[in-house]
Amino acid sequence: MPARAPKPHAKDRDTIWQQIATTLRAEIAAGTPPPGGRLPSEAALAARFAVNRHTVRQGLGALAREGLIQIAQGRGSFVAEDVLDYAIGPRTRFSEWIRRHNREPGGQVLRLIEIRAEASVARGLDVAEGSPVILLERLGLADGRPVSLTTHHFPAALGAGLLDALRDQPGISAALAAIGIADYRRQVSRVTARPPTAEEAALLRIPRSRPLLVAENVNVDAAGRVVEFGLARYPTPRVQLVFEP
Amino acid sequence: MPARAPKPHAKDRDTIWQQIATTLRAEIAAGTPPPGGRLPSEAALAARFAVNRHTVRQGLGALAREGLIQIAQGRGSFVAEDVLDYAIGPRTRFSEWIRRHNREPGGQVLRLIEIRAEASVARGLDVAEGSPVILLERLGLADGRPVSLTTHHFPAALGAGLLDALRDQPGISAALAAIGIADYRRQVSRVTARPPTAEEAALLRIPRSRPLLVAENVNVDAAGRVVEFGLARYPTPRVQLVFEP
DNA sequence: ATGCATTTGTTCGTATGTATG
DNA sequence: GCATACATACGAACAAATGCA
Repeated sequence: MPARAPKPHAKDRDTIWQQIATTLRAEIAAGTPPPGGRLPSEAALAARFAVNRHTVRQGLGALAREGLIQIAQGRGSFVAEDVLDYAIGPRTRFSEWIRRHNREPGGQVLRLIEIRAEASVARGLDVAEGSPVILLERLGLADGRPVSLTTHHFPAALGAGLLDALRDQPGISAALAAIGIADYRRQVSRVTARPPTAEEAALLRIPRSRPLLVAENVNVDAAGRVVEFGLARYPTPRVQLVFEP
Repeated sequence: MPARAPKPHAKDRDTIWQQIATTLRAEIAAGTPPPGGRLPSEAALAARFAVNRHTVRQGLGALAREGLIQIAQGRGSFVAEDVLDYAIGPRTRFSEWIRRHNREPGGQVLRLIEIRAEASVARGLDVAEGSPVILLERLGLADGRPVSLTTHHFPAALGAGLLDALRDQPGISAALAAIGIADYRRQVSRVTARPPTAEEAALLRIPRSRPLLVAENVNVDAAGRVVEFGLARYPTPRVQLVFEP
């Protein structure tokens, strides 16, 4: 005989595992644990709700099928990240992207200097190796959380005041407009993924186990001249790239 | 005075390090080591060619400047991956993609069954949860090397003979054509990246440290009806996604 | 490299309430 | 009332994956 008779479930009420799912759903919606955070172990939840571990698993399984959490053997259950969709279009601008998600755009300039083009940059910008280029490195924020780490290269030949414009203007579009480039568009993006360096992981606030999405972009002006060649790094799975051909 | 006088090299012949570079270049072209593979250590190469390690380093440096190999301190030298550019367009087809790179397309079906749609699939296919869907899992090969692992979902309601068509026809386009869907196009792709599972790493023959590019695709027919919802996984850095808006 | 602790995944068995015929 | 099938719930044990010292 078992130590305690199993509680029957009334037919007009939710089952125990449904109640557990409802409770956890509400708590996750309230932010505990936050997106990306870990739920207590199944054993801990079983103790908290005073039920068998199987019953907890039923509830967690429901949340996982809904996509609200992800369960990983040996690691635990994790609240799904709230994904920022980055639409790769010919005219995507950082601040517009963030605002479209009802987040507060922000950013900080990490580096802004003039250097000589090395081989890969020269090829991307279609200028001679060793030509003067302006390098801008920037950390993009949405609601204060890092969502992008971008390195931009501009040919210094674009205009004498570019370095100053980039320093004074809040965004790249504004800086280019200030030196007379009213419009530009994305010509091509090459996307791959790799583990972050220690520095990248620290700046983007992700564990080193999460890969980065890496996009190599070429932007051209109305005349087809290359005005920017850049490397954008996005933390996964916080950011997702979306292409609508 | 040195123990042994340095051998002069005849001016009309390659230097020793150039000969070494030439030898290694030929061997790499022949596939040993294969792309992504590790070359013997500098010490081992020095022993093999009966030269000083510095001489080997000269040769390896030349190959690295060519981009044929990558040298990583403390790890070794590795043959560069031959990157396959996957152009994400509205009508990209697997076999065309591979052939455009002058590779031999191939593939093997891992699974082909009818199941019930779970939440995420139902959302992607725009059908009710639990609806019958056909699942096709396929490993894509280029010259016998794995380049993609794709899971396709088709609404069973598309046509009664779809399962048989997918079994009998060599490709997806052909199977869809066989049940009367002459044309379809990619409506949207959502791209992210994550570490591979043990199974994915084994199938795609990559170490678990290399992330996968993961693309979620929705394909629609001429009338805008969703005919396929799929998840494509590509090994990095063997495959790169290219978008030309 | 190895073992250990933690956590999820799976499979036994047992018991009870609900629905069906 | 009874037999049956099914979902729910509990208990125990072991397997498999992961992270860490």
